[in-house]
Amino acid sequence: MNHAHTGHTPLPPMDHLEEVLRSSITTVRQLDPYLTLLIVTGLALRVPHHSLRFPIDLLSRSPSPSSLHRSRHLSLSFFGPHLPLWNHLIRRLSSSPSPSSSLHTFIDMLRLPLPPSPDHLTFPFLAKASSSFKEGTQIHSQVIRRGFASDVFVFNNLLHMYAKSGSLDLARTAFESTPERHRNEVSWTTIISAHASRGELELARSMFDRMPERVRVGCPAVWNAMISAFAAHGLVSVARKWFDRMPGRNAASWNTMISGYVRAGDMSAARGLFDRMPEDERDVVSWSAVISGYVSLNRCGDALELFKAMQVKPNEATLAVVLSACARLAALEQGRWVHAYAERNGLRLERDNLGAALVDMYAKCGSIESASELFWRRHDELKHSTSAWNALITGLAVNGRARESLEVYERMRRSVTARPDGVTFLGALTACVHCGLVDEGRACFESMSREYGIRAELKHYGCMVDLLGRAGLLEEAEGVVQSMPMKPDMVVLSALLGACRIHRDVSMADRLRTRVVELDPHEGDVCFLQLASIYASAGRWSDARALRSVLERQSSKKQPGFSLVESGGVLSCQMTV
DNA sequence: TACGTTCTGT
Repeated sequence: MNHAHTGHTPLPPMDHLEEVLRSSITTVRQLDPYLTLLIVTGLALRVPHHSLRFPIDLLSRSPSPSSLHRSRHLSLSFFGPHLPLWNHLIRRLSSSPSPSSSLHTFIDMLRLPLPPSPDHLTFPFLAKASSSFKEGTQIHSQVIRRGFASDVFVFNNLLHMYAKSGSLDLARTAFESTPERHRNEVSWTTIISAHASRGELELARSMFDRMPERVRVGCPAVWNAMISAFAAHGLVSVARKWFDRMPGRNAASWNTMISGYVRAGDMSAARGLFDRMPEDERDVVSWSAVISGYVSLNRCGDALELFKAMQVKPNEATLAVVLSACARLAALEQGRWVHAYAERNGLRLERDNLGAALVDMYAKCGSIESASELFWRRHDELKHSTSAWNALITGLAVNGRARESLEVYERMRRSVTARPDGVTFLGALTACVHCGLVDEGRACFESMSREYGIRAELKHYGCMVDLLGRAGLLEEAEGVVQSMPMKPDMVVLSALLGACRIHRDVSMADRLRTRVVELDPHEGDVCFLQLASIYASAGRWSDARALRSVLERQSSKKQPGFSLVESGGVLSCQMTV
């Protein structure tokens, strides 16, 4: 059969349809002609049911309303009473960008003229899709009405659903009113870890003690949950006792304990445990945990060294941490290597902020060109990532390309794929400060709360004060300080004092003095010096002297400190008092 | 015709 003259895509043999589709189609757009063909010819009614699973898989990965509409059309027209297909769609939607459409699909199914009966596979997916208390109780009542309350898989998913939506009391009521023969180790782990991770350690502990022997010795997950919770609440030594006592330690147990030490900032204990961990059990999580521990203590060299010695394949999360080490060390070559590795191994830029970490690394290493090039070249993957946008906006702002930074910021505002957050506005405000763009800065600051409902933080106020002060708008800058809901810090006050000095506004400096006094002594010193210099240049010598003597008295009580100073590639040691 | 839940890292 020759379709060329009609302009139709030739249809593959029916029994190979799914195979052909899966191997040749990767985007929703490519799917369109096949979908149209299936629908308008009614062929969808004649193909084997499982052939409809592929279009569903593809459509449910896309968040667009038209994709949802298409999958709804497919299901309502062609699924009929075939439960496996409905379950498949409900499952895919439950972990899609729009989980609520999973519940809508369930309702669609029940409203069919001859509706299939939901089964033990339907409800776990619905529970996973549910996000609110109200939806949750509705699903629960359906479960009871249809007789699945004693199915342990369904039950566990209901527990998880309640715990996730914050209704821990309901989860616990359901748990306690269910006989032990309808519960298993997953039920125990779910309920105990939900309480433990909320800090209800006593309650978690008492439930742990009530567990049947078979769960206590046979389920490391429940031990791991307790260990994790102890460590998260500052009880790392208690966590360690449990770790030492537990039977059947698995990789997750070691990883939990290692991250417990990392969280407590105890890298020598973390590294010690990592070294003691059986080598063949060390997985990507173990390695990443220690590497990220080094980075969090700013021991970036150690982080990179361990990364080089890594014995398992790194994933997106690992590389994101390693890239932040590269950024801090300005290690561009290493960063490029990581980038190449990620490309070579098909790692996903949209996962675990890997894309944002790459953009940030390039920007912090001064290679803003590469940052920008990467962001736009991989825009399809990165346009959903607020932190990737932020990395570019901030990177451009601090690399002297403020105009471009603001263009990207405007473009992000117009985009429907990502929503600006506090960091976005900080980046845009930084750009405004660099360029002295007062009107743009005001508009930016204003729209942050008005359009996006984001509360300004200290740093945003700091930018505004800096921007206005440099432009000589001292009154307005002082107004910002007065309107701040929090106490101004050294950065804010010294920005304004700097402006006072340049514009010789001694009376404003006088007014700010009471604020400077409220600062911590260490931070206050900087501002006192600025004040003294303002008084001196205004000829108020006695005021200047008085301030300096206050400073000297304070500093005589302090221990001398040392700092390393790099100059011309040579490190020297400087004493500071 | 299908098939799943809990604990560990960023």
